[in-house]
Amino acid sequence: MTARAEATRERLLKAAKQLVMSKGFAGMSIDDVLRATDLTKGAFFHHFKSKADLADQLMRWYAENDMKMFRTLLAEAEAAHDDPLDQLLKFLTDFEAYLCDPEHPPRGCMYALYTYEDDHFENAVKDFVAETLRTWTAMYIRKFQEVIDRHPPARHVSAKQLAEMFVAVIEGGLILERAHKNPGMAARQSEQFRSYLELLFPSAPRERAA
Amino acid sequence: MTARAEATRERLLKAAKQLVMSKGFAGMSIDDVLRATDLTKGAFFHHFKSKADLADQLMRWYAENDMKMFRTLLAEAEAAHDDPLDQLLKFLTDFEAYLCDPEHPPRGCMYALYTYEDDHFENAVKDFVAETLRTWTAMYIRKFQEVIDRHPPARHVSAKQLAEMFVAVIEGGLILERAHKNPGMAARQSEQFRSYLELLFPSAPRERAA
DNA sequence: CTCTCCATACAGACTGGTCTGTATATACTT
DNA sequence: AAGTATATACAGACCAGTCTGTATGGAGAG
Repeated sequence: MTARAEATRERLLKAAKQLVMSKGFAGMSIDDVLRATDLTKGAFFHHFKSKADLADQLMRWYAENDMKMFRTLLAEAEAAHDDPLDQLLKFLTDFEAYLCDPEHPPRGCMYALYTYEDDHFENAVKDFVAETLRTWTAMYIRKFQEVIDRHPPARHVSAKQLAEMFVAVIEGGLILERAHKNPGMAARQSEQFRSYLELLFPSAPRERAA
Repeated sequence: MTARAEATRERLLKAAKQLVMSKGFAGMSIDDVLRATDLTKGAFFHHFKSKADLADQLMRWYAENDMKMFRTLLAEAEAAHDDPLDQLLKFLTDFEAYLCDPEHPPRGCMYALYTYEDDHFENAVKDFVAETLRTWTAMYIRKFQEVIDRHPPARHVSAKQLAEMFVAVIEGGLILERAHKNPGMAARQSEQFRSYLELLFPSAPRERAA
């Protein structure tokens, strides 16, 4: 694949992402994507062998970018602090900043979207979404476990519960954000979640207050 | 509208609800609904003047049933306890039971679904969804305010924040539930939220422990 | 009580248009 | 020249919505 072809593929994927986020996958037609990119059927079917294939590739592409971003945020947080709780709280605040950044306006989560259109996707795609969410969650579980090991929680709680709650809170926040056309609601949910963590782990070091 | 006609209308709405929940609105065709109900175009267009009209009526019908359920749960909780926190906790546990009830299998929330298909709906419908969510949230805000007034929270928090967090947690839980095909994840989120509440309001009466 | 008449409720063929996907031609690159 | 990348034209399925027609139930007249 030449550089030009790769660029075309990206253009198609980017446009598809935007459209999917606002109309859903079934609601988006291939022609919509072509209109948005000023390309034609030939280009599309050269890169994707069907609309279902687009669904698949789009999700993989999205997940890859998404995951990269999260890993970066986490790595930065780990570099900045020693204590896992400090790391986590920095990660959360950085993530909140990202959520509020007007640079990234297609607010919403494509996993959630695919999940709500279920029947239209092949099992491979659905499994991939589930798998990705699992990986995502696992990342948080590891970190929460470190926190729990270091700081006795004020109330019995498992790393898995906390990890899942964080994912849920963000997904839910994004829905509220969309429904109310009120950017920032997802970030507020993350804040609220931090509040919960601070109650759970009162013995944490004060370094992060600085 | 005769009783028979009303029954037909309900049949159409029920089938549409099921289908929408599994394929999304754009992904569902009118013919899908007709196949599911063994009715015909004539019947459909007698009751709905267009597919958009179905979207509208379906949402209103759904919201009505939904709201009725929540109001009932809340009323029961208020009848069972004097303390607002006890009422709230009972409401949450009852709601968790409902979420786990295999009788109600179309897991998911239609507000979330509509939200993620945005562009396909008229403003009237979108506004209605936002309005309904607002009403829903307002119900919780009132109750949380009573709790805060009675029990000093361990950490500053507003009733609105808590209400929105609950809605977010449930919406997010439903997404996880769908993605992982794991019923019960939404209920577990509600549990986790209760855990937060119990940390927030440690001075609560012990009545609820009984 | 019963016959007539009409509104309501539904059936199902049909239309115009949109959708995905294919076939083929053309341009670019090396 | 050869393979890759994109354009264009088109086939055929499907979809929302329309139109004409039919069954049914109830109100009013006799």
